[in-house]
Amino acid sequence: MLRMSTLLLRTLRDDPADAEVASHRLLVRAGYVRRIAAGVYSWLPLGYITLRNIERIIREEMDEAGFQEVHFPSLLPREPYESTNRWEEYGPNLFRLKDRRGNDYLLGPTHEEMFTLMVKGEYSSYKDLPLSIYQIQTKFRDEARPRSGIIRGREFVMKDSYSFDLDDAGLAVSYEKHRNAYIKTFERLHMKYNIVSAVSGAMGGSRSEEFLAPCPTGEDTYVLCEKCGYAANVEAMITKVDAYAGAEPAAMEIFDSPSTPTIDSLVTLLNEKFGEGYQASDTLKNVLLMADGKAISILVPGDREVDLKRLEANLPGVLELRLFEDADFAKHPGLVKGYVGPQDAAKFGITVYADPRVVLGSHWVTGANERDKHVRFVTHGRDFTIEKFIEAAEVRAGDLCPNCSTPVVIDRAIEIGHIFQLGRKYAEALDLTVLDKDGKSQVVTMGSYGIGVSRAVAAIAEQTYDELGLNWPREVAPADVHIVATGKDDLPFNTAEQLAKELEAAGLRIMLDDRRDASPGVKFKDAELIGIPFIVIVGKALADGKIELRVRRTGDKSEVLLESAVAQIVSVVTAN
RNA sequence: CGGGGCGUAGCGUAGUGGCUAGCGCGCCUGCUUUGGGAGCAGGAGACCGGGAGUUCGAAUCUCCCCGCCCCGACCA
Repeated sequence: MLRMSTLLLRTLRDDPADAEVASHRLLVRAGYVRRIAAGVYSWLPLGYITLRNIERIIREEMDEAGFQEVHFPSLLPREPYESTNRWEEYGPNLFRLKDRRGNDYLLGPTHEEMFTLMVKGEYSSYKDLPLSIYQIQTKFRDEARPRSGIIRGREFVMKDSYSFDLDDAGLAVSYEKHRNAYIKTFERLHMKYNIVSAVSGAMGGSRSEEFLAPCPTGEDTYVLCEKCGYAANVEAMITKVDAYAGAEPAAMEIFDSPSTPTIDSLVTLLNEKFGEGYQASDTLKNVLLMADGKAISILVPGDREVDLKRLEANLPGVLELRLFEDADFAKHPGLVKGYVGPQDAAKFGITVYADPRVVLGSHWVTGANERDKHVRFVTHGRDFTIEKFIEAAEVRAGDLCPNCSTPVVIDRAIEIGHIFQLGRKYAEALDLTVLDKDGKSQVVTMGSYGIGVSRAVAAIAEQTYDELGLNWPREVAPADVHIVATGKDDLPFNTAEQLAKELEAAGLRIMLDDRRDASPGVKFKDAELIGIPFIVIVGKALADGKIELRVRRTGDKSEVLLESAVAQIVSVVTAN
């Protein structure tokens, strides 16, 4: 039983000055966490109970799915991370340190290497697979900008699992099992979430999905179709296009277009010159970039920008991507800044990619590769060709859902889980192989699955808080029932004490406000701020032999006869 | 890492060159009070983020450093 009279807790009446987002503000005010450094937090009793409740739910669901829990140190030697090249690759986000002998160590930002090595150390036969193992562990990442309290910390608790399979079909099964376990877990946590397609990117692998908890303070933006439920990371959004249905375009026609380096100025000129209701989307923008030292051009309709993150996610294997600079133009004398067109790209040695909207057979107004000249009726397939289509144009609210053509919305969310098919990258780097049926050595294929545990505390707070304070789902809350005793004599306190014992015996977790020196107002405010889902008040109504039961979430209040209180409370609470 | 803001007691804050750094919450003592953050009286708690400088005199001005928050870049 938790007792307010002795609990290490001091609620704050004012919002802390350094907390902006609601979850951070309330978790500090309600005495759950305290900031120690940027992105580093201590957990007070209430907070730690809540965190452990979430851990327990996750653990139960992982065990239920047949995954085995293991545990690795946070303090790790350099070598394993050397063989996968991540000692370097992880860059400044890695906390590095030295022991007294000067040997390099790191604080684990993620544990792919250790999991892989653990399996390598024990297993060597296909008969041992499939295997899924997980841990709940503190991770360390020296983020450039920790933010939003415990939503993005530099030290945080994460559940990470890895699956090990002989082949892709097995990986698909393990992936699906994790996906289902995650669905069950987040349902139990009472979270609202969307499963969103993501781009697996440089990590390789074929499938990747994120569990995103919609929330205005979230730092991820994603695309959602409210009609069919299609959800995708902005990077993974698929552009819906129709085949070109117009007439065969006229031959290319070059025209003078002095001082029209921008799309706007070009559209104005087009309408003056040809009067045909030209729009920015009729022009073709040629965005020039350097990809690992190679010049590439991305063709997008003139009303769209190139989204560099999206481009990068869809250009696997490219390490350095940047926009053309003046020096790059100098190296490609055929290219005239502001007047570039794809017609001569092959001649200039430029690889051309195009947004899917630049469909085969469509015609465009674009640069003539001559100063002050543009050209119209430039037709894809006839006048230029591309290397391939690429999803690189910015995504906007109102773009069409690839499944059902409904305009999509763009929403914000907190990433609470991520599952993806890792493939063989780590198994290859660390030489994790097993012998198959035929006695041949096979590289194992892996999946990687994460849940942000400490982040979930904040995400749940964000999705449930109200103007009175925190407002937890029952399983997550630090207790089921918060009993408040008010009054000046012993009767309500003794009654509350007795009630607390009986409810506890009935299996409920109880917080008892047994403070004699606090006024009723203070106790009510504290109870609401702390956010335990049921509040029982033992006070004034005792005169009629009753207690009051309140439901924090709905604000419902009802009076219950003391004799039947235990049964009533248990039934209301467990029905929830 | 770029841009912006802030650093005064546990928390929230006032104080822009001049008395002993002020107030509210919280904390301690006593009395009163007990259904919506009670009242009165008394009290403890601050090297004003750190260092250097300017000045007769610095929380206040200057320089350097550190820390924190927000926007952006970044984020297996």
